[in-house]
Amino acid sequence: MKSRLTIGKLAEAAGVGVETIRFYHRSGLLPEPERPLSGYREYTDGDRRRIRFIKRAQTLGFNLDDVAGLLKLDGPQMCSVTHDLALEKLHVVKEKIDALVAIRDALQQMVRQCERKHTRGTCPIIQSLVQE
Amino acid sequence: MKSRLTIGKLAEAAGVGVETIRFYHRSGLLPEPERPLSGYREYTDGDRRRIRFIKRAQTLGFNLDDVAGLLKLDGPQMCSVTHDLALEKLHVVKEKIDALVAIRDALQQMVRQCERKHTRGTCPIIQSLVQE
DNA sequence: GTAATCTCCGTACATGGGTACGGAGTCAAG
DNA sequence: CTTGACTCCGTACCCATGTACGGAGATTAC
Repeated sequence: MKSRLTIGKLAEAAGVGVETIRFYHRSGLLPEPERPLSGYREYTDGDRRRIRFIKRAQTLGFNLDDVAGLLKLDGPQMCSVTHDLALEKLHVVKEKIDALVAIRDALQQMVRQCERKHTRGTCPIIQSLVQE
Repeated sequence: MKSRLTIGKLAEAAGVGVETIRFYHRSGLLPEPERPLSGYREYTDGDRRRIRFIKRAQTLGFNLDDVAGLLKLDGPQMCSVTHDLALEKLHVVKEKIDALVAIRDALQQMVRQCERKHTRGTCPIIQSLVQE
């Protein structure tokens, strides 16, 4: 599907605002497309996929700098050249998971404690945050 | 321990910056203390514990608005509110973990693929993020 | 053909969570 | 008593990630 998109159509298709797309151009995350007629930017479905990628990666806790790095991992000669970068990303992801698992366990314990014995004057969750 | 603390001592004891404490005053997270002599604020250990509470809650994914809410809820009947808030955070954290685990696996697979063979083509994680 | 909508551009503003600045007053060590 | 460190205050600024504004020109729908 080689649909030609104006910026508004692209924004709608990708689920972002028009201004966000312009912002991504300014930030170098999305290349400026051709402007054949009238100076209006003309996008392709690849641009839509690129924006979806950015948004997906963002929900995983990558910031836009990270995303720029991930986007450079793509391309034909990724293997030996960017292998180290990929490993580094893997390490970052693992650390994020560890941190989140610790948070999850702490929250889970607090919630369970709260459910078992919430009879006394103060909430166990508050108590656990207050101690030390 | 009735130690009287100046703002600098409190900041050090609580592991934050002086400006952060003033910021918490402005934000209503920490009440203004007495100023008996010379106009300098005089803090107690309770203030230190309150700041530790804020910082600990932040690491669990609560933002300062959440924390303000938590600080107001210290009563038996309010425990359910706290509980619900914690449960909601727990849910968000679990979702983030699931997403990151998927990414970790994809990255791991990509790295292994890179190491096994000098393959070309687009990176699997890009593909997995881009799908749809 | 006219009106509504879209796009262009640069720039300014928004938000969360702080940080930094600067001049004046105060406290504590030597 | 002097010197240096601390505190006061208001205000401005920082970063990341967008959002909004506003006037001029292009396109599309009826």
